[in-house]
Amino acid sequence: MLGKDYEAQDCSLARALGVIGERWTLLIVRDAFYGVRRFSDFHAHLDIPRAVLSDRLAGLVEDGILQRRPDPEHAGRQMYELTAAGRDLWPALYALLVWGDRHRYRNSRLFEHAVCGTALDESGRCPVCGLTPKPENILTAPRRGRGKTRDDRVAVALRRPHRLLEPIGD
Amino acid sequence: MLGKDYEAQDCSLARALGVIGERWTLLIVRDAFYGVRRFSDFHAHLDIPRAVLSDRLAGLVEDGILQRRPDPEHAGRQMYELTAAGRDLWPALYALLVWGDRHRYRNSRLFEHAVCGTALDESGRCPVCGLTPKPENILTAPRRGRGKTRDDRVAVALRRPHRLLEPIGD
DNA sequence: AATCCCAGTTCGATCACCGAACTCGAGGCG
DNA sequence: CGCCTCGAGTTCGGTGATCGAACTGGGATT
Repeated sequence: MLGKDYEAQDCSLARALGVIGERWTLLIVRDAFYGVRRFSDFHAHLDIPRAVLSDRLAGLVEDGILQRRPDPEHAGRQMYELTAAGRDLWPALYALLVWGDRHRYRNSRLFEHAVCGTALDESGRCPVCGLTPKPENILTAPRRGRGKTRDDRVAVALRRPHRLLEPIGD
Repeated sequence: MLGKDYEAQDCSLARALGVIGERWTLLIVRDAFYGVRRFSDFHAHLDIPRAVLSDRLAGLVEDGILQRRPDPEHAGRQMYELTAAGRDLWPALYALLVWGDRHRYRNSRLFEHAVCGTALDESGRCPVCGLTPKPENILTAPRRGRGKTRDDRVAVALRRPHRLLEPIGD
């Protein structure tokens, strides 16, 4: 990133914000957890200007949150996938999502432990198993009675239950 | 806020980012947890332009994260304090701080359960008691061997252990 | 060869952020 | 009282970020 790095702050929160603190960045990371991997899918699902998306993806790659590599099945296409450091953002992302759900706007999706089907609690733990599942063991499904606010490829794919990090269609 | 509200996203994370997603905002909230209450202290500790600080404080008040009220002991002075909704941001803030500590920059402060003196784990729980203390029961102290990177009033006050939310001196 | 799709880049206009200077009211001091 | 300082902002001109729309270029499809 550039200039966004709160240099004068001797604080790991400030450094984290230097990475994910810019507009759109955390929503891109959210979509990556939902399985979005392609430029056009991020663009369609987020309504973000192309130039900004391009800039953010490059920044996230440079900062080691996403990894960019060519799609082996479609020449010329690129894929962006979360690195281990990127996947470690899940607790922070989930905590913000929970805060928003409680104080702003009921979220349209639920998150449950894929192993037992129990909804996660506010700290991201499965109240039945007592475990805090990793993203790949979390299933997300739309809350019932909240239909079709969007119609892009990603929104449609997410109408049925979906494991985090599992690539979206095609 | 204005324009920053990701309207097209049917997602509580996007709504949360509409509140705390602008530059500086989460650092202001962090300082509020540290006990900062006055305009001049935020300004001195954050190196933020006055106009931006003024704008952010007004936004946080409007969004119900901070409460603004006159200081009864000093006529003309204002105080900004976290509301209940603002205090609920602690888990999200701590999760980001932990991520930054692990992946970017070792944090200069430690956080422990005030009751038993045990350092909190990565999810904000006390590993001895098994509890997740609220901010008012968390003690923060500088990590040893990390001295005086700043000399403003707030940085000096935080050189000794300090309970979250407890107002900073006078 | 013409068309389509994907993954970007380029462009001019608008908006946000910046530091520095200014304002205004409440005390303090001689 | 007149002058000074401090806290809490507002105003201002310049710079950088973000915006939507248009353009580019490579690969597959027809």
